[in-house]
Amino acid sequence: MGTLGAPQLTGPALRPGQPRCLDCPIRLQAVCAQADEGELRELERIKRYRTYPAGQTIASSGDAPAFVGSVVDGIALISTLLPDGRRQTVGLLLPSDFVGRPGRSHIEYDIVAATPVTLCMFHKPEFERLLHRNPRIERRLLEMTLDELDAAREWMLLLGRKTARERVASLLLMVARRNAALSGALPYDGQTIPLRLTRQEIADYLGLTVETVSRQISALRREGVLALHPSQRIEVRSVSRLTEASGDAA
Amino acid sequence: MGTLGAPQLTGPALRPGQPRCLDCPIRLQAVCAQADEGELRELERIKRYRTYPAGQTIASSGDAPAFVGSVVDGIALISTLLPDGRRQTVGLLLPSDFVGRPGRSHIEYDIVAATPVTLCMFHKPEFERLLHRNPRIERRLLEMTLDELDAAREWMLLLGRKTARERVASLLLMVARRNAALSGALPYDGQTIPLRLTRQEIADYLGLTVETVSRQISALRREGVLALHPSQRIEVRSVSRLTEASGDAA
DNA sequence: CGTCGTCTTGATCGTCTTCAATGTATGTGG
DNA sequence: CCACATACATTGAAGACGATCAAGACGACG
Repeated sequence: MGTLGAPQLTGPALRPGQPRCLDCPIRLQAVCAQADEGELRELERIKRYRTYPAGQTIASSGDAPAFVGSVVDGIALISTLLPDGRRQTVGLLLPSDFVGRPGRSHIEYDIVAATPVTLCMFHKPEFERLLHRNPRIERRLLEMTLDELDAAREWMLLLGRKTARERVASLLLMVARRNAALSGALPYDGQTIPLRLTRQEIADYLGLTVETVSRQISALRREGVLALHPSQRIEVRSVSRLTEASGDAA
Repeated sequence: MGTLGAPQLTGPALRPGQPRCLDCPIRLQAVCAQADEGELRELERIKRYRTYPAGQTIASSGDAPAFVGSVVDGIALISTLLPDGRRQTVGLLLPSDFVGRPGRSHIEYDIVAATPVTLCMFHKPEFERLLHRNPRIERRLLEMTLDELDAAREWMLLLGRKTARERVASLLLMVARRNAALSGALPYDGQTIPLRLTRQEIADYLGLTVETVSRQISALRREGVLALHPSQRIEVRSVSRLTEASGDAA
């Protein structure tokens, strides 16, 4: 089910509607960031766009996906399960993040669209051949993997040592930071972040229960650190107090 | 302090005592695993051995190490701190693991020898040049980084969702597995693992306190799953019961 | 307007932490 | 060789934090 790149792609190659790489919103952050004109042409030739509605499984643990790709828009969750059903989300996939493992046939995690997701996908064997011919892209992939490793380790600190309050504050801060960074800014008081995740999804990422997440968000709201607006939008009223609550401050 | 590859190396190049790559115990697992004869000669030329006594800092957060390398013998811990002193270990470095980040100047973690550690080190700029010339080694490094990422995510599941008992059992199983794998075997009943870590070091890796670790190990001993022998050696009396206790079983 | 899913809030319970004391191993100087 | 110091490990008792169980509120949508 939901195999990355099963038969039903969004259409034939290079539909007129398919954006060109030079116009791509994630052009400067994604795996193709350092590609030169020739490499970009190669990528352009083998890429396909595909969209997934919120809730849809993009790939399941045990699958052997035929495609790899980049998140162009939306949020996907990488998660894993214990046999008795306890779930832990081990990574967020935000725009520009890479999906898939060149050199590996099977995946060990579930990847699920949390919001509508658009992927820019490459047929895996073709992409791997391209990697061999273009060390610059391979190096970019190593760099991105090292970033992911750092993110995973930061989250190990959160999961192993932070309190519930600190976890919630840390997540909001991380999303605020990444959102602000899209326009080259730092998080600021009054910034409003569209956190398009359910309480359950937040809980699974923070190693908590929905009830605890809800209580901690309520507490931060009562204290005036946050304000809650319709449709899951959260306003950060005080970045400094949120930072303090995250445990990362001095 | 403790900068990887500070002036005091163990001696001049290619001392007679320095093992040859072909005799190296980690030859088939390390970053040089797929190196051919020529690449091996290059590595041989730029490598230096260095040993660290137990407890010594190999590199500190914020350092810009001049060397990268492989663990030949011993155990080192990668850890990070919260400002108030809570510590979380985010990775174990066992023989064949790679230390350092090609392409990154600074490191974000503390790396400390938990036992006497021997590193096979390469001057970083030289190693990076070598990577550029030898895509096979670079690909091996990507592969090892992906393995590390998987290990980190497995640990996120442990830290986010497992009970104290499951965490302790999982750690012992992981070490037993890795130890057995050195001789190409699977863990077996009666296998004895020299877990040369203090209770504090175990606790920091599992996101627990020393007391809880001690209690859980005692419980597993009382139940006959483990037997404790002098000098921190732990005998696994029942792999299946330890697996069951780890939460990973069906 | 009613239904369903999600979110919030409350009350109770259990696990792990904290604080404290005791036990054990190793090494040192008298 | 033994008394003692030091570091690490174990065990116990009390307390705190988050989980669990349960009920109600809110919002989207037919």
